[in-house]
Amino acid sequence: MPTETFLNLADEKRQTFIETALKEFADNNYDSASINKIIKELNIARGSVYQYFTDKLDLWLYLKEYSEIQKLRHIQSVDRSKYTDFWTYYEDLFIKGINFDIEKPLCSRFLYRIGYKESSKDVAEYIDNWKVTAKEIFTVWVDNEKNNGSIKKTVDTEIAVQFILSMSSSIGELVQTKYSNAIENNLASEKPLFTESIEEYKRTVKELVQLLKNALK
Amino acid sequence: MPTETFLNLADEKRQTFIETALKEFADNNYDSASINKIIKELNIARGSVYQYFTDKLDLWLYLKEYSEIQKLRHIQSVDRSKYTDFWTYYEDLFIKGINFDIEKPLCSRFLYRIGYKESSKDVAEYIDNWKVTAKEIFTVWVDNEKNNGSIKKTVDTEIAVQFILSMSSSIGELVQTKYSNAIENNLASEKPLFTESIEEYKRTVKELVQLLKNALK
Amino acid sequence: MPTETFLNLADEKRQTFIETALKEFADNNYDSASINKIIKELNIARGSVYQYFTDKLDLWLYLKEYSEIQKLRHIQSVDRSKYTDFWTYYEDLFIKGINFDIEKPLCSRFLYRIGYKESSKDVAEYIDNWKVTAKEIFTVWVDNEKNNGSIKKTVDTEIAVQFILSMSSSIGELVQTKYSNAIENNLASEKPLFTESIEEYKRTVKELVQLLKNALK
Amino acid sequence: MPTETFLNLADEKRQTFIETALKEFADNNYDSASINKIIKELNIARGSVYQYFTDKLDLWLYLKEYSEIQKLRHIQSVDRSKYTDFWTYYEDLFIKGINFDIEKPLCSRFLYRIGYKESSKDVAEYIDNWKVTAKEIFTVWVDNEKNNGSIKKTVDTEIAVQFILSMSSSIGELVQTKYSNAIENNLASEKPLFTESIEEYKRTVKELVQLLKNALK
DNA sequence: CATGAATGAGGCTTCATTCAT
DNA sequence: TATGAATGAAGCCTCATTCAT
Repeated sequence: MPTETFLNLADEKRQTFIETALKEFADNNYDSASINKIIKELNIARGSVYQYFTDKLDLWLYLKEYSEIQKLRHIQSVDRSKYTDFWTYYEDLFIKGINFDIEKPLCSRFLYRIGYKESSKDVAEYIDNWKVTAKEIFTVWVDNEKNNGSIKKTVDTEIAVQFILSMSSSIGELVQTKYSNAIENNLASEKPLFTESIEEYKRTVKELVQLLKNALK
Repeated sequence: MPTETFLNLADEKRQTFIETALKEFADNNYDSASINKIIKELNIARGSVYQYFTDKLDLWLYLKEYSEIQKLRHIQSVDRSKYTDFWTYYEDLFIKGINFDIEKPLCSRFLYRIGYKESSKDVAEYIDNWKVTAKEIFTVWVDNEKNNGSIKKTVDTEIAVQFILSMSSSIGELVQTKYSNAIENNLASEKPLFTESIEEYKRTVKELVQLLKNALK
Repeated sequence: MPTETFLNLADEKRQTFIETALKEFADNNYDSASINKIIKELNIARGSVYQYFTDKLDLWLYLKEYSEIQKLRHIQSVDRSKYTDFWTYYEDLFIKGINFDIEKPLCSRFLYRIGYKESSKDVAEYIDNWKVTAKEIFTVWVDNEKNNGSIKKTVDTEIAVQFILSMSSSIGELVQTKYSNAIENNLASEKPLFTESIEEYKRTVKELVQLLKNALK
Repeated sequence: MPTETFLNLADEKRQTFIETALKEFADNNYDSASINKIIKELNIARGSVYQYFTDKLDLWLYLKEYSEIQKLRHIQSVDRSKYTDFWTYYEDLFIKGINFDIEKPLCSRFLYRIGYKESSKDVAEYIDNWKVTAKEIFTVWVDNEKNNGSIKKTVDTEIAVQFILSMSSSIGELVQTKYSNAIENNLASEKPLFTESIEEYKRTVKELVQLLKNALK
């Protein structure tokens, strides 16, 4: 976790540091990400990084926690108890996710990498397998829905869960790839970053969830 | 692509080389994979690698092509023209995929990494194309099925394709993770590598495809 | 030498600083000793060190002088003029040395390092002089004793001096190693630090001096 | 231990490497010795060192073994069984030691550092406490001599051993410091390296041993 | 054709010291 | 006077690649 030195940094400087480091770690595997590149980009001294963090791993862990907090802020506004229907809840989670991706694209890409692409041994132990957790949550829920009748009883629970997990990953990836491209294109063409496409993505998500629903009904 | 020197190598030597290199690249990102380690493992001269291949990238590209060819050999036995029903064809593709994973686990893991985990800039331009290709193939096919009536016309083609792609990824990952574990466990416990679990995986695949079918029908 | 700032420090703070710095320099070579670690241990500002001392060397020199003064305070209670016999005087010096080692173990260990283990070029010019000084003192004294008859005249003075110096070093080392272990063991076992072993050491010193006497008589 | 690469090096190159590395490690503590300085002195590439040795420790261990072998070659010509008198044997060991110091001054200084000055934690476990071994050997021998009558029975064996050990250290140090200076002076003044002083040292050693004998008789 | 020594860029990290606040 | 952020040199080590033999 960062030193006091880092936390005491002027807000702007600290933020610039975070963004630059996030970009490096979002674009590269843990092993390939280079502290050298970060300091060159930031134009700061080599030693500064080590006044902020004890080492590369410490920096990575901080960025992970930072990103997860950012994501939580977006996600937690979706209050499960307000939904009578799981599917709508599930759908809204993704739509919030899209907002997160739009507003904090670096965090989003970094977390995406951690969740799907990271394979360095140095961080392996810190990649808490969200898939395992998600599986447990979904299993409970699928059983529920079977009783409700919104999922038919002949479907094997484990397989249904696997099915839903697939879709979840997939929707995440969809946003990451398609959407990042869109943002980059818009950036390049100096158009406003977020155009009508958000609506398009929301529609896509809804239809995919609808298919999921069909499949299991 | 490899030099003649490499192709003229004694079969066994060439094969050992391939396996060792594959293992290194299957276990590590392109950047992290180390030619150093390969030559130490093989106990060959440093220079040999550069007499077989022009550089690291060249070696990687060869391994990629080699693995793809191995995979094709397994897959192409599934002859589309023999199937009246696409879903059955699709299902059989995955079942063949499982066989491939069992018989050529290094190739399989290497290709899996390329498809899902690789992110080095050095190889960026050589990967990811399969999703584009697959998309094109599935688009043609979804339109077909819509005419056949096995996919309902109200579903947006692009979304249906996305849906199928998700499931395809997912099934691939399923085999990689669950199955690799099984293999490793069996290895460790000195049991025969492939046990009854194959049948279990086949069943899982079939059910997942069935769900896909339901969703789109 | 330290700045006024340092000397004006509250007694306790100054003392804590000295002890912590002493510990670092007693445990590590000059080069390996780290100001970093000292300030972390003390929880003080990096800059403070440089407001107390001009640089690392200055700090080291101060600690050296400080330790030497501490040692002198112990040693000078042994008043040469009160002894008619040099050997008894010599013996008592060591016995006082043991007291010093017990009461100021950090100073003692630091001085021991300086005398026997230090080899950094940065401090080379400040050490080793004690052997030269000691040699001069012993030379005068050996000549004296030759006249007294307590050292036989056929012994080469230089060699006799060398012989006495050896024994001096050796007794010092004896205390450092054997005694430090005892202290540490006692610390670990929560026994009182100084047990009957002091008497044992005194006895050892006396016997060694006796041998010295025999040798030269 | 060194790689084949190192062992296959041209004799002269390998020897130059050893000498340069020995000099660095003889002049500096393990921590302070710098591979950087070695490669600059040798004008070789940074990476070469790591083709010869796995790391700094590996290099140090090799130099240690190398030096010990060199020393053994000198020492083992002194065959204990040919001596009826231990003191003569003991004396000759030191005289051989002087020869070693003259012929392999770097090895000698390096071993001296290991034996007396080294305090890095990285190598602590490899500094086999020769003092412990020596103590055991001397204890056996002192008991013997007591029976022979060449050491009087009233002397405490442990103390006698301590006494002899001191002298052993001391003679070693004597050679190291006095002699090194002489060599360096001679080097500087382009005189022949080894002058009449050898005889002087031999005489010194003999007289010191004589004192030792007196002390214990 | 195989060998394996040489290369040097680049990686992470530690450190003593400076200096603006 | 105290603070603590900034600095950059130097340390060890790994790597892909080259090239003389």
